[in-house]
Amino acid sequence: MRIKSDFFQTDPVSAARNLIGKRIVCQKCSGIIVETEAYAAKGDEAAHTFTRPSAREFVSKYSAGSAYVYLNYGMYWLANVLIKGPKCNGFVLLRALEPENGIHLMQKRRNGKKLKDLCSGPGKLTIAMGMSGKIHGQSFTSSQSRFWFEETHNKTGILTDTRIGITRSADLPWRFLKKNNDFVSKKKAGEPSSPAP
DNA sequence: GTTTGGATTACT
DNA sequence: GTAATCCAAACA
Repeated sequence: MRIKSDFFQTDPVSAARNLIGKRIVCQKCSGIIVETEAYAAKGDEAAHTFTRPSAREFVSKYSAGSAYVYLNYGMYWLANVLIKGPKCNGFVLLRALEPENGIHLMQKRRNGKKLKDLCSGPGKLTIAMGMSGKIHGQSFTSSQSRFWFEETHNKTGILTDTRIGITRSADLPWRFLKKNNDFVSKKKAGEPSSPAP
C-alpha cells in the first residue's frame, strides 16, 4: 500500500517517527527505513530554512511529500521529505535503511560494500538507492513517481535520540531509530550492538 | 568576485 | 585524524 500525501500533512517530528519501519521503494530497490531525523521550518537553527531563503521558498512552493535533495560537504546527496502540517512545516531526513530488494544493484553502486554498510548513513543511502539532485522537487506521493513509500505491518520499538552532525539546536531529541536494528548509522548510546548475551 | 561553512564518508 | 569537493549565502 503506497503512502499518500496526507501522511506528510502533520508536524515533522511525528512524520519522522511514523516513517520508521516503513518501506521506501526506488525503482528496483527497496528498504525498510530504520533511522530518520526531523527538522522544523521554524525555531530550529539546524534546519536549512533557518539560514537559507531558498529552502524557505521550497517549503512555500512545493507540497507535502516532495523530495528536498541537496549536496552536502560537496560530495554527498542527502534526501529529505517535505512536511506541511496545519501547525508546523519542516523536513524529514532519511538517514538509514535496511536493504530489502535490489541488494545486488545497491552493492554495485556502493562499490561492493557489505550489507550492513550499504545504507547506514544519509549519504550512503542515496548512493545505494540511486537518488541524487535530479529528483529534487519531485513528489514521493505522485502516482507517476519512481520513488515512493509503502505501508508495512511492522511492529517495532522506536528509540529517540539527539540529531547527528549538527552544531545548532543540537539538544533537540529529534532523531528516531528502530530498536535492536544493526542497519542504523549510529546506535543510541547504551543500546547493545547485537542481541545481549 | 571572493570567502566560508556544512544534516558526510572513506581511508590511515 | 583528515582529505575530498560544491553550493548558497554573506561579505566587499
